[in-house]
Formats: sequence, structure tokens, C-alpha cells
Amino acid sequence: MRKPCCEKKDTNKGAWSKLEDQKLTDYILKHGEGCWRSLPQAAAGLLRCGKSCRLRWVNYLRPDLKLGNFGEDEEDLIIKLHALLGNRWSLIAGRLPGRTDNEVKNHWNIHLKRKLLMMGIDPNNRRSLLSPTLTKSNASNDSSSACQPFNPATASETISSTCLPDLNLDLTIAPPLSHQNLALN
DNA sequence: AAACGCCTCAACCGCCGGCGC
DNA sequence: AGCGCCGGCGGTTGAGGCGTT
Repeated sequence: MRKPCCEKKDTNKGAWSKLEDQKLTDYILKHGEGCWRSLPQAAAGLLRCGKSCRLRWVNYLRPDLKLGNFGEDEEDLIIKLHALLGNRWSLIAGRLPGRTDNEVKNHWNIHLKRKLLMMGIDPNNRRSLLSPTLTKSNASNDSSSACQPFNPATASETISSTCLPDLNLDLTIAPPLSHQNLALN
């Protein structure tokens, strides 16, 4: 039986207070990201689970975060990357500077899924919901053959040739931007 | 102004893979 | 090789905001 990630009885839950944010930010700016499990105690006795601290930092407090609405180009990129990578939100977010996986995931679930549906595109497999020819050709196969799980070796060919309307995909596999930035430094 | 329903998003939960012992 | 710990990930949820009646 796996132990819980932390002792729940002694931890706060729910929304973070400004004071907690401040403690966490101060600690990480001073010591850097490190052992999340011991961080809450080290960070002036934060009564939070280490995972919770990590999530708060990554999704909200990190200084390099780009806050605010997604731009058209970002939405476009998310749609294309999702077509290529599937629900690999961390990978997708890695290619959108200043965006987090949680943010991308939320935006996809709330806005982009709906946007694709409005365009008559199935957000799960990028197949047209309107095209009878596509539906018919897929109907002859069993459901598992419609869109296979992500396979890097065949993904772009498979997706662009069988599942997608013209989304103008011109993606290449490259290291995430954060890695590229590190390499430059 | 109040009540209600819908929408958004921050945060939680559970699982998985990597790593060290 | 097996086990346990830890960080990271994706799915889900619930509180609060917002719009409508």
C-alpha cells in the first residue's frame, strides 16, 4: 500500500493565501527549486503538501509565466500540437513559452474543444464531423483503426493523412523551448 | 435585488516512471 | 532484481465569478 504523499491532517487545502504565496516565492527565489517534499517545512513552516507547493509554483508563481489570455497564434499552435502529440499537455506547454500544462489543458477543455466542434471537427481525433466520405471510409474499419495512439515514428504522417482536415501542419520534433533556452545560456 | 444556472480555472487526486538503495 | 521514495503528469472537481431571468 502506497503511503500518501504527505500527512493530510497537518496540511492546508484549497486556495492559497497571499502570505503562503509570499513564503513559497521567497524560499524558492532564495534556495531554488529542490526537494518538494521537505520544502513546506523548510519554507518557514508552510502547512502544505510538497506536491501542492510545486503545483502552485509551477502554475502560478513562477516569474517567467505569461499571464493573460491565449493569443490566436498560441491557440493555433496548441491545436496543431494536440493533433500531433495528443493529451501530452506538458510537452505542448513546453513549446509555448510562459504557459503551463495546467493552463493549456484548461484552455483546451474549455475553449479549443468547443472551437473545433463549432468548426465541425472532432476534437478527439481531428476528423471532420461533417464529411460523409471520411465517416464512411472509417466505418469500414473497426474503431481502433481510426486514430491510433501517439507513435512518434508515425504520428505526423498518420495524423495528417487520415485524421485531419487541412490544418496546415508543418511541425517538426525539436527539444522544448525551455531546453533550447538552457542550451543557449 | 435576488435567485439561479453556467462557466472558468486553481487545486487536488491517483497513477506512473525514474532513480537510488 | 526488488522495493520504496519522489517528482511529474493527466484527469477531475469544486468554489467563485459572471450572466441571465
